[in-house]
Amino acid sequence: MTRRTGRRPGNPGTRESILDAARAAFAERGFDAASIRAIAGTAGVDPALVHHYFGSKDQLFLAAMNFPADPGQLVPRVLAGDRDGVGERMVRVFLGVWDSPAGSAGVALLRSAVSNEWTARLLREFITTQVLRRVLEQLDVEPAQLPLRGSLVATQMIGLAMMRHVVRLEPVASADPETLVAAVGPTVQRYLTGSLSA
Amino acid sequence: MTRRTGRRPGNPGTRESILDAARAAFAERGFDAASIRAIAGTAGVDPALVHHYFGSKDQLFLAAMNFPADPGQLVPRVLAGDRDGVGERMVRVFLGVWDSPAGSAGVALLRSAVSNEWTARLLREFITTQVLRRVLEQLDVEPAQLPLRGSLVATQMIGLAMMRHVVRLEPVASADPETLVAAVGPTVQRYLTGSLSA
DNA sequence: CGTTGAGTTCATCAGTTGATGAGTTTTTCG
DNA sequence: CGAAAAACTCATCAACTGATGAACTCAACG
Repeated sequence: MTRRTGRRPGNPGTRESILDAARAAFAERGFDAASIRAIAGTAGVDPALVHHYFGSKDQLFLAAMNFPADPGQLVPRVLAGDRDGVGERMVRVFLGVWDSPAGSAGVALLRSAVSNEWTARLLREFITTQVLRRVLEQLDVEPAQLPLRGSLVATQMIGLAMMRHVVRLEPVASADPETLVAAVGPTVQRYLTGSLSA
Repeated sequence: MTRRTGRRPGNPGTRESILDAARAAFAERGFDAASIRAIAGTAGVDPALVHHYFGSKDQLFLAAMNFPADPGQLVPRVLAGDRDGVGERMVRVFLGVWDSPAGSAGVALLRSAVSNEWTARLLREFITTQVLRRVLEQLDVEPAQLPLRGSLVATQMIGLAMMRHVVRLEPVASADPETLVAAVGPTVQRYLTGSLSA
């Protein structure tokens, strides 16, 4: 039935090199400031080819974010162990992701979410549905406190990522991961399982 | 000596309305995405007039940021009281500033710092020289730990501001200030004066 | 009045952006 | 080979950006 002639859609890697360049550009400059021309440039490709593959800048961004780190694998590592260590393990896994290649996608998402409403929505939904919900539903905290505890954790984690990878405030920007685990772990632990009132 | 003729430089408020519009625009969209045309539009003014008053977009930004909240007055309010309450007082004062008119300048600075290197430098220097240094030098902590403690505080405070005013993650975005003071205060207290190792 | 100078507007420039559509090259298969 | 389809390029559009400089308006002063 279907026509089966012509050049095979299988790519010699051009598509991937565009995605790499896009991730780097979005991470460095944010969604709005990153230009398709610059992305095509560092990928060694005509700008129109980017549109040919991805249609629009929005779709390119989504494809570039589509996700180098799988929360489904990460969350169990946070939960594996005693309940009192979940805070430290969360910070440790979190820092590991941001220091990995997947981190550039995170920086891109973070940078973009700040001046672009639809990427902010993306970040919000990723945080709530992919990360916080999964962790918190395994910790049998009182359900009414769940959203507050979750978003408090988010304030500390996003603040940490902002200072370490975006604003780059020293010494947090270059600190040894385990130093930060020891310092920030207890904070996350208290937000998750501790008392929140004075 | 000086010529003293012509229309008086005293303004019918046009300059201020431009600054107000600029603060709002920078807060809502960040430095790059905010356009002089849009600012002039909401101020009810010709775009060229903005250049006439402020020269360039950079100078307009600096003028708009120039500063609705004075750290010199705020820091004493954080320090006034017992050493064990400094964390809660810091969060309380911090939230107060962000919920005031001065907060829009803060949001503008924060939004802009993310996709613009020179505004990031501005934010960094403001955090370190105007806020953290002043607070920490009054708390006689061990000098070697001072930078780390300071930047840890910054991660939590900036993360809080990000989630509450930029990403607007609920319920932190709409939470009662005192709820956040009770929840986050102990974190800041520990970063300032507590133990940082496991 | 008439000059002065600040307040204000208009027209316009040069640069960059995302996007489009027609056209060319290259690979694969019958 | 020769047709088909994908990979890729070129020229170009319309929109928007920050910025400039000449011009017009109007209040204050001598």
